[in-house]
Amino acid sequence: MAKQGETAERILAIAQRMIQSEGYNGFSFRDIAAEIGIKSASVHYHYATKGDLGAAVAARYAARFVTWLERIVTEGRDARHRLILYVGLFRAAVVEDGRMCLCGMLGAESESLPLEVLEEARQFFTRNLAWLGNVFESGAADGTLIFTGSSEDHARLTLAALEGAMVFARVNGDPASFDQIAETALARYTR
Amino acid sequence: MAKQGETAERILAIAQRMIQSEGYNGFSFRDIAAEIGIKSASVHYHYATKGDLGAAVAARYAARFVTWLERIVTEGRDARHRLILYVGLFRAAVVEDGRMCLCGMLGAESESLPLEVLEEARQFFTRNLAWLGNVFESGAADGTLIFTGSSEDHARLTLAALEGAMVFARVNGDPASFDQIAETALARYTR
DNA sequence: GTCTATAAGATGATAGAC
DNA sequence: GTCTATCATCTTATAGAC
Repeated sequence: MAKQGETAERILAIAQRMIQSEGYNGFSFRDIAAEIGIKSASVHYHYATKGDLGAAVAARYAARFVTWLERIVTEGRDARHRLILYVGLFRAAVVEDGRMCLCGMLGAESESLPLEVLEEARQFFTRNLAWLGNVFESGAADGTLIFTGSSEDHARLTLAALEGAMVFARVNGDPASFDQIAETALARYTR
Repeated sequence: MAKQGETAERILAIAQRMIQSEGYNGFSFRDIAAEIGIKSASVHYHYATKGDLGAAVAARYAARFVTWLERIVTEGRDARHRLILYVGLFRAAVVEDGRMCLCGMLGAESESLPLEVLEEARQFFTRNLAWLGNVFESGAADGTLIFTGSSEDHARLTLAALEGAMVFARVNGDPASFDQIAETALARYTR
């Protein structure tokens, strides 16, 4: 969590975008270098191996996500409102930028990932499910989210639907289908 | 749809498994050749380019899926039963073999795919959503599936949840989470 | 149908100069 | 921090012999 240099930061941002667009196996150090206007050897100076870079990207993504989650806890009026804001995090990636969730992409590619990258993706899901589980639990308590069964189960179902919805939106080049799925998923919890 | 030679068939099967495991960008003609015990030039004899091979794999997968869907229509006692059998198709891939849905993987990788491959993945989703939409429609009619909103919306939501559930199961190496998500999703449709 | 041989380029990574 | 140079290897793909 130390402060990052200017170039190291740009590398992370570009690598993240490329993984979200083409997948972990779909980008190279040369691609990144070309976009910045440096050579691939310079990228290796900042991140020794591709596994190191991938793990750093995933860790940064997960950490930022945690920050956003904390903000939602502050801003969300009630559990239902928090859930809506949560959906907005995913919506931003796919609808505004046409990208997958970074960890959804990495999750699909699990088997071809270096272990250190996979481990970061795992933590993303673990943390998100814990947070979402709390939202459903407080939703059951404050009456803004109606469901039967455990809050953990509905946290899983909701996150799975969001990840799947991003795949849909991309394969059809139709961001609106993400919104449609998200709305149908949320509608089930009111009334 | 002409009859395939022995080797051509093996190539398709191996390529499919590799795409489901490592992704389209995670396998090479050499990988396939090595597993069969031939040279990569021989793979090129059967499928001139990687795009050709990828499109053939996706087309075969989608065609087989259609066959399975037809069988479900025959075997399914009612709409709810058909939906349960449908979930079983996805379950088989992830729980028994630890693989992604082929088209879920391709959908995530959309942006780095040759157009002919993407097009086949698209058709898979289109056909599945049409079929699932019919299931929900008849479920509303025969009373075995209870929901508010359109059958198309619930078809989308269900398929999205299944695709997402496969990502979960793989990232955690925990097939049981697929079952948990699928059950939670189905439970919502029986009152 | 499969092979050898080969091309032409990409890839992850390193050594050492500036 | 960035460069040049280089490496060994992999990748998709083709030509032509068997």
